[in-house]
Amino acid sequence: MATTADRLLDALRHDGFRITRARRAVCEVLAAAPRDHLSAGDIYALIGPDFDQSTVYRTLEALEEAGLVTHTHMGHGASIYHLAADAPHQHLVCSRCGATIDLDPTGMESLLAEVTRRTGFVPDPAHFALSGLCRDCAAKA
Amino acid sequence: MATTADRLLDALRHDGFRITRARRAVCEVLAAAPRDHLSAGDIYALIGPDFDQSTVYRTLEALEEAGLVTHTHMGHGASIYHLAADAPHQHLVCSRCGATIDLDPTGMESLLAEVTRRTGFVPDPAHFALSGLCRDCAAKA
DNA sequence: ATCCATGCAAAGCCTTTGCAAGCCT
DNA sequence: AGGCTTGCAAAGGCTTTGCATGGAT
Repeated sequence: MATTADRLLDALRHDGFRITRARRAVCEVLAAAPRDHLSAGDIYALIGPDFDQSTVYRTLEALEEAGLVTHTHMGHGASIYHLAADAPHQHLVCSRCGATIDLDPTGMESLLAEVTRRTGFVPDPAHFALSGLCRDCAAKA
Repeated sequence: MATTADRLLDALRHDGFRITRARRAVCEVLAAAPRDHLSAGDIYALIGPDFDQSTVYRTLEALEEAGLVTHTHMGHGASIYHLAADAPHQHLVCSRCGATIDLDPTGMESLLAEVTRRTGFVPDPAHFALSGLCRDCAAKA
C-alpha cells in the first residue's frame, strides 16, 4: 500500500495540523519519490518557487512530529528525508567518491542488541549514514 | 607511548609541511587532550586569540592529510577531531539529551565484514556517530 | 629567494528564527 | 474570529576561500 500525498495529509490533519498549499506540495513530492534521497533543498527545488525554503523545513518538521517522515544525517552535505513508511535502511556513503548505497539492515539486529547490552544505549542506525569506501574506491586504494 | 606535540610536528615536517607557531599551538592542544572530543571551535578557543579559525581548519586539514588526525561527524553540531594514534572508537550520541558515549568497537568486526561481503563497501565506523537514545532517555521513553 | 602558511574578511552551505500578513478551520 | 502558517528577510552555526602580507626553509 503506497503512501500517497492524501494519506500523508490526512495523517497530518488527524494530528491537528492544518492543510495548506505548501504542505500539499511537499507531501506530493515525497509521495512521488518513495525510497528516494531528498534533501530539503531538493524538495524546495521540486515544489517550485511559489514557496519558501523555510516553509519546506517547517513542513518537514511537522511531518516528522507526526511520525510520517524521518531524516538521516549524511555528514558532509544536507540531511535527507524519507517516508517513515518506507523500509528503514542503513545509508552508506563513500568518503572518496560520494556514492551512496542503501543497505538492508537485516542481520544488524544482533550487533545493535550487543551495543544496548553493553551500554544501555538504544541505537537508531538509520539516523546517521555510515562512512567508508565503496567497492570501486576500495579497490583503487 | 603518548603522542606529544613534538612527535606530531616531526611527522608533519617529515611530510613536507612547515612548522609554524599556529601548527605548534594546535598540536599542543591535541597532544594535551588525548581521547578527547575537540571540535575545531574548541581548539580555536584553546589556542587563544592570536590565531585565526581558518588557520585551525587548515592545520587540521594538514594533520589529516599526514594521517595524524581523524574527524568524526556528530550530525548536529561540529565535527570532532582525534589523534589517529588513539584507539578508534564508535561514538554514540543521544538524540534526545545530546549525551555522547564512546564505545569500544571490539566485536563489531563481524558485522562490518558482513557489510563488506554483501555490498563491497568497506565501512569506517569511526567517521560517523551512531544516533539513538542513551540509557536514561530510553528508560523515559 | 622561494613559496608555503597566515590573518583578515567575506562568502558558502544548510538550517533556523522574528515578524507581520494571510489562510485554514 | 482565532490562531496556526506562510513568506520574507535576516541571522545562525560550521566551514571554506580569496588575497595580500609575512614567515619557514
